[in-house]
Amino acid sequence: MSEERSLNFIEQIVEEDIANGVNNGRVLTRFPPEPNGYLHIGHAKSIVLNFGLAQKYNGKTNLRFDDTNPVTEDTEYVESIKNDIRWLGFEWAAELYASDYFEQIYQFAITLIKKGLAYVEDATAEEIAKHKGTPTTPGTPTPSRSRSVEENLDLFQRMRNGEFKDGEKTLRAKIDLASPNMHMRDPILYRIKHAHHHRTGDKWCIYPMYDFAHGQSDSIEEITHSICTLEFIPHRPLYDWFIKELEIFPSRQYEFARLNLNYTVMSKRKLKLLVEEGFVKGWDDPRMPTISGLRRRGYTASSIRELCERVGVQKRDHVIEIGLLEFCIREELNKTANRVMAVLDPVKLVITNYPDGLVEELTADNNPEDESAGSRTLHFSKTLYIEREDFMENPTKKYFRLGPGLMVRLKNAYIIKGESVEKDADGNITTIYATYLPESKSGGDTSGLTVKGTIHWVSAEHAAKAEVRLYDRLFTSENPNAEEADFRTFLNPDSLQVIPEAYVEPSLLEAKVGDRFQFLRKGYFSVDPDSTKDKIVFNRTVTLKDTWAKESKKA
RNA sequence: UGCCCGAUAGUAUAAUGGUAGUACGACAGACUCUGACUCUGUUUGUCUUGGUUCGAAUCCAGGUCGGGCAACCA
Repeated sequence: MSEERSLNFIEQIVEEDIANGVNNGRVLTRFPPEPNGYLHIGHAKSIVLNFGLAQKYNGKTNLRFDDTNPVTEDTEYVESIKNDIRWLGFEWAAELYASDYFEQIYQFAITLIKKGLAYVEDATAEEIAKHKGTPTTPGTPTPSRSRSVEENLDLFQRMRNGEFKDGEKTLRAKIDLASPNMHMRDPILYRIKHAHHHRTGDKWCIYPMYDFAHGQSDSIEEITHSICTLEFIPHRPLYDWFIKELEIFPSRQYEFARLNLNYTVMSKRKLKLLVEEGFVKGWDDPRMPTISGLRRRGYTASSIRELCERVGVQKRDHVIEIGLLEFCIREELNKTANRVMAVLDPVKLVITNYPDGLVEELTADNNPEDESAGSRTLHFSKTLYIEREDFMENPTKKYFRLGPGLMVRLKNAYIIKGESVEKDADGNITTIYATYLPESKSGGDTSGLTVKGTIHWVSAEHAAKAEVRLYDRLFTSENPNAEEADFRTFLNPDSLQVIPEAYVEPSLLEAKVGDRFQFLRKGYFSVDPDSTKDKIVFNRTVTLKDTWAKESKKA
């Protein structure tokens, strides 16, 4: 299937470059995160693209941390990023840091100063902004712009020496204050930050801006294809200007549209806010679109890769429906997840004509989609739990489940017929009474009856208890970013529903963290790391498709 | 009213001057010891106006609409 897939525009460029002998056919990409947050599914698209390109064209991919802003960065993020990339199934050729190049980048700045192409600026941020003009009016030079090379050299050295306070001076490129491209209007190259860096410690008090570090880092590593997102298109002329003036390796930048998903947000800043303000329980909260969140939720790396492949690579903005991600994980788990029975909202069912005290052992297939998954033994007895929603006292005409006089199949067991109910003072059903057909046993059914519905159950005496966490979309708005109000006002108050005591097959007590199951008719679930010896916790990864829910909503 | 990028069914994606296809979704049906899976069928699309051409989603020009750019963030 994928071999028939047509080339995306970046693959086309790479193939042309190889055909034309550009860089002797060498392909070296890089994935360049800033260690200031956890990776999300949007990063997965970039990872799959960059690493995938290298794999496909016999190249390599570097992992380079763009750590040029010491105040936002942390080693915790470095570790999580490395962990997430590996989990997604990729390994980098080299682990590198922009901060490794600080001395070299400093020398690049000296080179520009000596060429009369950079100057030390005295103006404040506000003054610089004012002098920059607007997109429709050209900027005007500040007095600093006319400094001599010698003075600039001296001042820049003194910036490095720590003689100035934060914000007191900057180094700017001297390009074109009238450029229609705002990024070419003498952009800032260096700023003063007396801050501790997660790798270089207190060695530096001046740090290069992203624009003066990213492209140069690519050149230093001799990256052939530097792939980034659309918003950096207007930066490209600046990078090309540096390449020309510094006479360094000409990495070429190509831009693609970032991945957006509906009903969530994809900015690290916003995700960080959700974590810090306690709207979620951490970066790996299963409701988060982070790699770690999706992993904990039960998503597989291959399902995330599959989404990235299906979405493709192009230059137009898009918003992917969350349903496509859900399709990807269902498609995989349908083939691989063992089926088990779990009753999430239990009601007691007594089979009045079943012998007291009898326990039968029944056989159940683990996965109808995979014969090699084998089978397991189930215990059946007189008193069971079934799902409350699988009984209706006054059933509608298309209701294929249990009700007074209605027959259903208990999965892997018998056909039963609803007889009567017992209620509490509030009118809630506390017990359902039914009779069973002894000759309808699964595997040896001689009853000749066919029933429309099959429901799941667990034996009351044998059931184990488990905590089950049901997740729904994090936001109520399809695009919280596009709304007028703050994105946090669209948080879904029902995004997490905890069921403290669901009844599950006892075999599940042996499940390990990360194991995935299909709870028959309820969805795919995986074991959460919060599980202990005494209490196992399941996360609902995704529901099964539910045409009945849709049907009943219509009515 | 500057510069840059983009526009194909509801969503996403293909067709690279030669039959507008695919996936997800929706709808209808078949099957079913999961109202799942699987299978079948249906529906809906080239932003607009001109031009080039035997032929345009594709090339050109104007327009419209959407997005980005004026951080000592990346």
